[in-house]
Amino acid sequence: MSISSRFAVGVHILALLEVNKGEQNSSEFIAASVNTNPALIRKIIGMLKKAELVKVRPGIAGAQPAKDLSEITLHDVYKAVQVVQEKELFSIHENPNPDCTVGKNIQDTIGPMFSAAEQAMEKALGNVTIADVVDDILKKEAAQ
Amino acid sequence: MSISSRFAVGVHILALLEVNKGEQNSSEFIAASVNTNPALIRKIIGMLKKAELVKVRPGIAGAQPAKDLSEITLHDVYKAVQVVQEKELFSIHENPNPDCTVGKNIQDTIGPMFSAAEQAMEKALGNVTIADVVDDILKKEAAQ
DNA sequence: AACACTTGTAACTAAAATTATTACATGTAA
DNA sequence: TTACATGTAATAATTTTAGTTACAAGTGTT
Repeated sequence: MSISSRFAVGVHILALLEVNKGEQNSSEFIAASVNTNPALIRKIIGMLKKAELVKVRPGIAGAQPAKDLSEITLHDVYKAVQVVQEKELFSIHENPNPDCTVGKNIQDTIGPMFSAAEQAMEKALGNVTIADVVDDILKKEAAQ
Repeated sequence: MSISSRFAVGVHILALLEVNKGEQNSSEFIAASVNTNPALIRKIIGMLKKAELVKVRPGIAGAQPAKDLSEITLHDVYKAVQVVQEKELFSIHENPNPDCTVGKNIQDTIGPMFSAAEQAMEKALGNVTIADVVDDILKKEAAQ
């Protein structure tokens, strides 16, 4: 199965804050760009806020990035929106037979192997920043 | 969310074929080791068969690896059991607003970035073989 | 102070996917 | 033919995601 689009939406939100930085980026405005519900946007922004990636205040319309976008990586967003719990990208079947050599040891054996693959993926996400995303969006826009 | 345990079960099955190679590895026997249903095991073995990783024949009990286990990587199993469609590890929200600069371009921008991370993960899986898994299981077993 | 507007959250619904289970047709061999 | 195994479809149960509604709480203007 796929990783929740909450991650993609989180990236969308941060990119939008930059591209549309002159305006008031209310949850309703952002929801219109993402094409979803304002409540969902507020929920995701709340997660980004907890991870100290954006600044928002109750009652005041709009959100702002909490730091320079070249210092926020896709990995930061990925962690912030908690689409996957730590070391749980791959699920491993529970309760294999403890009376079987394979059943007894399989979890401890493949756990670290799966984690290594997960970390490789996360490392790749760490190589891209929101600034890169914004640059690419603007480049594509200019080419039209 | 997590990637289906079908992947972990696929690895379990292949490891079991080696560790228990003297015996008849019927779907019922394997199911007892994995602790699940024989029908599920047959379904997964069917996928491994289609990927030419195991040999099975209708009516005849037991399955065998189709090649040397040092030549079957976790990546092969991952692809065989189709837990994730090609380039779809990360889902991207559909129908963003085409009248918005970000909405119009976000999919094309983050798609390749997400794919790169996905490929990094798959590459890591390609570095480990079922033979490595079996070695580790036997090492852990001997240490007890 | 009243009003309009916004964020923060909880609760609920709907839709989708995974896993488990049942059933049975098909194939093999004694 | 009998016993047993695989192949596969259909269904149910569980879990998760995404979408929606509702409303309390915060802010600023008039």
